[in-house]
Amino acid sequence: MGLASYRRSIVKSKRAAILKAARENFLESGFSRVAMAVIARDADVSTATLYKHFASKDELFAAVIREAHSETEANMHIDIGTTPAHTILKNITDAYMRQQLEGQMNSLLRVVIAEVPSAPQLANEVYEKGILVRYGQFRAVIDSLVARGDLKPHDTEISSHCFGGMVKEFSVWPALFSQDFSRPDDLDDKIAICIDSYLKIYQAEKI
Amino acid sequence: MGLASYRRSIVKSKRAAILKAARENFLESGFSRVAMAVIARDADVSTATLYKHFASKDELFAAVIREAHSETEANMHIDIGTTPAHTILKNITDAYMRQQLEGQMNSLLRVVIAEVPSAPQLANEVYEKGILVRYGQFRAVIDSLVARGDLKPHDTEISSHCFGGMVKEFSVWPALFSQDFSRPDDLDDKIAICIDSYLKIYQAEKI
Amino acid sequence: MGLASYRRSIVKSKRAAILKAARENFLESGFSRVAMAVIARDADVSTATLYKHFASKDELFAAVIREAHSETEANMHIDIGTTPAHTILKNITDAYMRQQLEGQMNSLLRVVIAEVPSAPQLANEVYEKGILVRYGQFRAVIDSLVARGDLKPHDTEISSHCFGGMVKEFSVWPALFSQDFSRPDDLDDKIAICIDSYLKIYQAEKI
Amino acid sequence: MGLASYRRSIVKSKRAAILKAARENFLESGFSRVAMAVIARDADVSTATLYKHFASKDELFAAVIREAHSETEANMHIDIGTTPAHTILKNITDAYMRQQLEGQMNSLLRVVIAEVPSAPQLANEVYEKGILVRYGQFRAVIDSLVARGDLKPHDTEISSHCFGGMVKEFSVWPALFSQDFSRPDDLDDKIAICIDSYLKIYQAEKI
DNA sequence: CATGAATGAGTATTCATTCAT
DNA sequence: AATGAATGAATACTCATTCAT
Repeated sequence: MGLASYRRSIVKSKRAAILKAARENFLESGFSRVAMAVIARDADVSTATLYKHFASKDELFAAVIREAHSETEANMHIDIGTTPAHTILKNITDAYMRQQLEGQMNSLLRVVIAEVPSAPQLANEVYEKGILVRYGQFRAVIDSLVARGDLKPHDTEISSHCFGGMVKEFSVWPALFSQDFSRPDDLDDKIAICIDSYLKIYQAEKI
Repeated sequence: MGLASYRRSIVKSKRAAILKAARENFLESGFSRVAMAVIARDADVSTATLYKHFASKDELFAAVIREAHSETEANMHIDIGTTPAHTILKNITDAYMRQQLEGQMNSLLRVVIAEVPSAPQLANEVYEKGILVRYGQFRAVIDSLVARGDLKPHDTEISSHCFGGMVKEFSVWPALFSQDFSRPDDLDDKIAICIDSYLKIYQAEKI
Repeated sequence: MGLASYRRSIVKSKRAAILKAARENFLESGFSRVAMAVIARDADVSTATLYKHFASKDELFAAVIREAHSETEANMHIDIGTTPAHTILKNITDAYMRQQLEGQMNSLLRVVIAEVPSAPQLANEVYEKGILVRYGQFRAVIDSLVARGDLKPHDTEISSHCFGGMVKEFSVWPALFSQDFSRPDDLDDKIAICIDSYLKIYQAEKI
Repeated sequence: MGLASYRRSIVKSKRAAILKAARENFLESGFSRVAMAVIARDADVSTATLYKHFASKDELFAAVIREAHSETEANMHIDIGTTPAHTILKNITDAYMRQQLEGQMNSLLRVVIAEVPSAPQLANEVYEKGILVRYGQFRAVIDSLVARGDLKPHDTEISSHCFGGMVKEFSVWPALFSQDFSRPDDLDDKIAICIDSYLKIYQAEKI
């Protein structure tokens, strides 16, 4: 039993090493330019072992993407409490920025987009279960603000996307076209303008 | 003389056939999954001829991208005249939509993004000379509207990007994750909301 | 342990088979006219395996040349004892002849010379570490003969080359221009004349 | 008629240009690494014209080699007069050196040797009609010296080769292994030693 | 269970030679 | 007679995947 669990932990750590090596390589070079042998070497396992864990390169890729997304799905259970709308929007946007820019989400998105022709269902999954789900969580927050009377009643499905579109324009879009994109100095200013704009449109009229 | 010009015309048509075949294949399958031999076959030339026209696969790719972009660069010299701001924004956005959705710009962007790790300068070129230039043209229109007094004076550099971000959220962003994305039925409604939002923020106060 | 050593032996034998096939083909047809696929087939391995062993055609070529040269480097540690000068020269020359004519050194030299424009450093290596080193060994023998009083003191650096030049004139030079060159019937007579000539020039005067 | 001869001269000059371009390229890079298209470009003709003049790359190569050799065949009609043997040997050797080192005979030999497997008859021709014929001319001179009583009667067939072997050892042999070989500073000293050695062996005894 | 050697099916690119004009 | 565009066959090299040990 001790032996069995020791073995299981070895297996798990190999799996983790493979995923890490694969992720790093995919992020660096994209899917097709990375050889399985390189991933195996970087993970310090044989190619045969690699194939024991992941039946194909495609599956390994999917696992990398799913793992990356699952890491970031959990952490958005916001209780709006009595925090002012402006602060809430700022906090949510800041959390998102951290994830996109410090985590390698932008690069990951690029890789997923690159593989749309060969792994359409995976890209779809990322979009639906990653991006849209996040929008759903954000929308829930907006709905709460409406309920609290901070914002006018309106189509929050659309307005959340409008807000997201503005924010991504400055933080994600340019990153798709350059591996070296890093947080611009004036990003906070731009974010502030996005938030102000949003509030200007949707803030409830003060009586 | 007749010979020379005859030859030139043949050469031109072959070049065009190659570009067309390459474009179709790249759009369909991405860069690395397309073999030069397939492009040659589709263009009805030998691989050797293909290489006479384009010295490498990379160069062919760059030519495809540049040609696609050059097709769309010319057509945005708008005289705002006395057209109302709302109509102008609608017209510009409609033109953009046609290009992105009917032309295959969205798919092309996907392919360019896919090649960021191996052709960073090309992606950069597309971003700077394609996307940013277009934003510049749009911004010029906005500036005119400000000058005309329709819009409040404001930082149009940022506001044009905010508008673009909102619009792309509904028309470009989802297309990056799916080859089959087609114009949603309610796209016009969403665009209308984007325009209204924009005007709500920046429209000059009526006296 | 058994596995590892088993594998090592397999690998060694494959490597040897590849080198043999490569050598035969290069000797037969020269470097550029031999396809890696042919070598692989002759060695009974796939091209991929071939490339596991030798990273490029150039490296394979270099390995073939180096192996051939290393085979012949060891065997020239002559103790002159009291053997007469004439016999010593005869023995050395005979050994050299065997190597050049029975081994395929002449053909190998041809191939190396052919690749001077594309592998200058390899040709240089063959010249400096193969040919010149051999001359050095020969010269050491000559020096001993001088020390022993059999030969006059003289510039043995040059005289050894003069002797070598004469001998090669009959045994190497014609072989460079014909793949079918084989030991001429009267070679021994010619060699004898070379030796006599050499001794006539440098033999110490009898008192 | 004037037109016809004009045309013929054009044709001739094109032929010459092709031969020149081919020669330069072959000398620089060897046979197989030179593309016919490059030769055509360097000669300022189309590939089709090139093929009008030379039916194949092999034939062009043969023509280059033959032309180079024919250039050097003519000029060795030496009247020994009363010139001393030593001077005669020096003059002949000097002429040979000029040809090998200043002309590009050494490089040409290398290229011919490289093509032995694919053009054996050409290499044979070079050896028999180039090298051996030259030895024959040299031998005739030696025979005259014997007849004049300067040298002992002996097998001049062999002795001429012995002399040639010594001389080539210092001037041709190293050049086969390096494209950059240039006349060594002490070449004249070495040649002098070769001549002295030769005379020491074969000079007639003074009475 | 883990290994790493082995492979077959590709891939981009080149080049001697031909042919329509 | 001259062109230069066109080609088919070849070539070095790669990689996802399998398998004997």
